[in-house]
Amino acid sequence: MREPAIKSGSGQGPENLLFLTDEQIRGGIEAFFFAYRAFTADPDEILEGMDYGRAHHRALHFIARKPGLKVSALLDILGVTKQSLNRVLRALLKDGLVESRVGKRDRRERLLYLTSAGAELERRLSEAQRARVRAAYRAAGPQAVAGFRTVLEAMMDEAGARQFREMRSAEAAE
Amino acid sequence: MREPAIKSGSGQGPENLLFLTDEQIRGGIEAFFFAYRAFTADPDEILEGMDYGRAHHRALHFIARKPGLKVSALLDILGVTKQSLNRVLRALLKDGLVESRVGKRDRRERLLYLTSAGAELERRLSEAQRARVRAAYRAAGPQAVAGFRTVLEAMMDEAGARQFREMRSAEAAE
DNA sequence: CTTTTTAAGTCAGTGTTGTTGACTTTCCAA
DNA sequence: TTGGAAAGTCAACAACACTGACTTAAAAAG
Repeated sequence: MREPAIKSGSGQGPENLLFLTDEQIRGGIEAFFFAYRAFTADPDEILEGMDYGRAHHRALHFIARKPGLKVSALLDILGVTKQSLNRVLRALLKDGLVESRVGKRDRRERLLYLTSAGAELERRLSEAQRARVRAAYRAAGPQAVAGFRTVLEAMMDEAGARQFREMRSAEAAE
Repeated sequence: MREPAIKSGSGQGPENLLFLTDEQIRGGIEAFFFAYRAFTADPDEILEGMDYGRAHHRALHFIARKPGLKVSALLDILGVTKQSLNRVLRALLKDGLVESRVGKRDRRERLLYLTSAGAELERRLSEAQRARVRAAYRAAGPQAVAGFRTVLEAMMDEAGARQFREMRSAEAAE
C-alpha cells in the first residue's frame, strides 16, 4: 500500500489519526467502489446470456445459505419489495431451480429450498465469486483479512448487521 | 471479531490457512454485500426526491476528484456506455451542476468541471458517505483500516486497479 | 488538401431491477 | 367468527444499464 505507513510522528497527539484524513477516507471510498465492481463482475458474466441476473444470484445465494428460508425472511435480507422479489422467485420456481414447500408449523409460510439444479448453478456462481475473494485473501494475508472484516462489520447499518449475524448463526429457518 | 483468531494449532502446516476456508470466504462475501449496501444508502437517501440518482452521484464524485476530466476518461472510470453516461451528464449540465469546456490541446475534447452548485451537492453527498466510512474506520482502528485497503486493492481487476491508481495520482486531466 | 479516424453527442428501442398501489387467497389466532 | 398476517398477483412506472445507427466537429494521416 501507498499509505504513509501511520508514521508515529506528530509528537504530542494521544493517537495517530492519519488514517482518518479526508484524503484517506476518499481513497477508501474509491477502493470500495472499484473492488465491489470486480466482486460482482464474475458471477454477472456467467449469468449473462441466461435469463437471470444479479437479483437471481442473490436469491440463490441466501436460499443456499439457509435452506428452508421463509419468503418474508428473504424479503428482509434482500431489502426489496415483495413484488420485486416475486418476479425473480417465480422464474426460479418455474425453471425448477428453487422449490417452495408449505410450512409445517404455519401453513401460510412458504419455505424455500434449492433443487439440485438450483444448487448446481448456485455453486458455479458462488465459486466464481469465491475464487476472486480467496485470491485477494491469500495475497493480502490473514491479518489484513481480519482488518477487512472488522471494517466491513463496522460499516454496516443496524439492519444489515442484524441480518448478517442471523445469517452467520447456525440454525436453519425450520 | 468472531473469527477463531487464527489459532496456530494444526501442527505441521507451514502456515495457517484457516482464513481461507470456504466458510470464511462466504462470510466475507456476505459482509461485503451488507456493508456495501449501507455504504450506498446515505447518499441515495439524499438524492431521493431530487431528480438524480446513484449514477449522478458517481459522475459528480469523479469530476470533483479530477476537475477537467475528459468525457472519455469518465466513461472509462465508470465502465458504462456513452449513451448511458450522456443521459446523466446532460441533466447535470442542464441544471448547471457541471460545466463542460472545450479542450485547449484538442478542441474535440470536453473537459468537465463542477460549478459551485455542483460542488455543493457533491460535498453533501460525499460528506454523508464519508461520515459512515470515518465512523467505521475510527471504530476499527488503523491496523484494521490498513488491512481493509490491502484486501480491497487485491480484489480489484486489472482495469479497476489501473483506474484506481490513476485516480490517486496527483495531476489533473488538463 | 483530401480522406480517415477520433471524441462527443444523439435518437430509438430494449432489458433488468427496483418502486407504488390495489387486491386476492389462505390460514392462524384472538 | 372475525381480524390480521403471509404469500402471491396485476398494472403502471422509473432508474439505469444495454445495442445499433447516425451526426458533427476537429485532429491526424495520406
